[in-house]
Amino acid sequence: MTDTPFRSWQSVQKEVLARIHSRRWKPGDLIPNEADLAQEFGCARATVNRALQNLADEGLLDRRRKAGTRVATHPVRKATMHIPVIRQEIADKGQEYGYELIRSERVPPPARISDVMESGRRTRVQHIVCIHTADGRPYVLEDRWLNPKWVSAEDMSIFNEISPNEWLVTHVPVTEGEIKFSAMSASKTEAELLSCEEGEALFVIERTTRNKQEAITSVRLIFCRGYRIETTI
Amino acid sequence: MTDTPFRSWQSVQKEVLARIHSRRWKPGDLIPNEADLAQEFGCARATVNRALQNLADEGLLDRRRKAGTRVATHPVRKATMHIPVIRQEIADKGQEYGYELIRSERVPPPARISDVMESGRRTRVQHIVCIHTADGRPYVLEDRWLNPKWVSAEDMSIFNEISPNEWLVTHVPVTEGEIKFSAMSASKTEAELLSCEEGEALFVIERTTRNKQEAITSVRLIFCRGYRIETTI
DNA sequence: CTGCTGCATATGTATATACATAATATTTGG
DNA sequence: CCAAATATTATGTATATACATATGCAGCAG
Repeated sequence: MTDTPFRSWQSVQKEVLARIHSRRWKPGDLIPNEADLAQEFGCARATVNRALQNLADEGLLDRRRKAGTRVATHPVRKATMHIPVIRQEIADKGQEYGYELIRSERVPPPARISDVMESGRRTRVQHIVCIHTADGRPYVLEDRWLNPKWVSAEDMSIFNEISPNEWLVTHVPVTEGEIKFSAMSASKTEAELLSCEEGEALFVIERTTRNKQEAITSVRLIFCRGYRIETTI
Repeated sequence: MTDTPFRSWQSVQKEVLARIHSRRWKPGDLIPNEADLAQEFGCARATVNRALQNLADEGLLDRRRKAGTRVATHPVRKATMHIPVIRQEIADKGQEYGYELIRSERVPPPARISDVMESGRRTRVQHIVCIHTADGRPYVLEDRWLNPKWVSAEDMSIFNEISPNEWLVTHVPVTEGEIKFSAMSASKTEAELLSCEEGEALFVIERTTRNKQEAITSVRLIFCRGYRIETTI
């Protein structure tokens, strides 16, 4: 029993975590209800609620009304990945960021793109290819399809100077989207642009963003060899 | 102006999101303070606080005491990925899960492992290789190093039946760890075990879990070709 | 024995109030 | 005029209270 009262929801959370880690409360176990814990910890139920709710958000607890709160049986289900803002990621490593526009043209999209854009295959879509470098070395190849409805022809010229990603975040509203992580073998052109061997395994992030169902842009980021993304749990 | 009062923090959050998406509040903009919003929405400040705090957690708002709340300039910074519990992931797709232990032996670890385990290179570590199948086809190759301190010799025999992952989550306390996503080319043995071509690009998840600094296990999951992990934002 | 109904209970949330904390803005002392 | 002390302000959090909502479970009707 703890006789010192817990003054903050963080301290309550810490104590709950300690009990899980010490296996006093094991995966699958039902833990005492909020009211009891509040009494034991000498704080208000709202404080316990805040602590437990937060742990549930992180996937460490499972909570259901009436059924109570249980220690999650599969605690490591979620991981919050920080999607890199490329310029910043490179700057953070103390390297010099560089950007080069390789191609920008309005062309009929491949099926893969017209499907997500929900535009016919005849409607031309802006296709932009550019590369981000770190200390002059290729870092990531950006292959982007952009719905022209969201970017005027005049705006397009800005991509000679700044990357579409940076411009888009501050100029178009995004409501939803998907992100996919995968691996692919470098094609001949990709290998050339990223200065790696053809067929080499590269890490890929694909992202489609929409505004109320309508696709704004779909981008494939092909990273240089050895790139990886990581997080702590 | 809205005359209907907002009754829940979710509805407040929705309204705030709508204002961000409609660009009434643009990235970088300072939004009204909690007290003013509470009055406008006809609810308590605590309700507005809950809504805004939640949006800040998701990375859509930046909040600082005294300075106020701003719309984040780089809104898509975080993505919560659901790390698959393999058996379940396969079952969810309606496929039949299979498991096979390929190797389990206590051997001196390679440098890569003794480093994270912080055990000398002489201390033997349990090395387990196993494969998970979906409808009989190789799905993911699990290559795991396990600190013997956390698993007794008798326990090891259980891995003939169930995968180390499933056993560990319910039997060993985890306090922290890292997850890395990357890509690699299949080696000859990997290609054989996963029935793919040698050199093919495969998606890899590496995970090290610890209990108070001390490494419990370090695992590399090498997925079959074409595998990808995705999430919505 | 089966299926429906309703009660008990645990979490979910809204509210007013009060105070804590961080950080900017202002005033004051040198 | 600059720097240190102080006031102001926005968010952060704790509390008691009240009610909402989901749902497990017991008891009842068929």
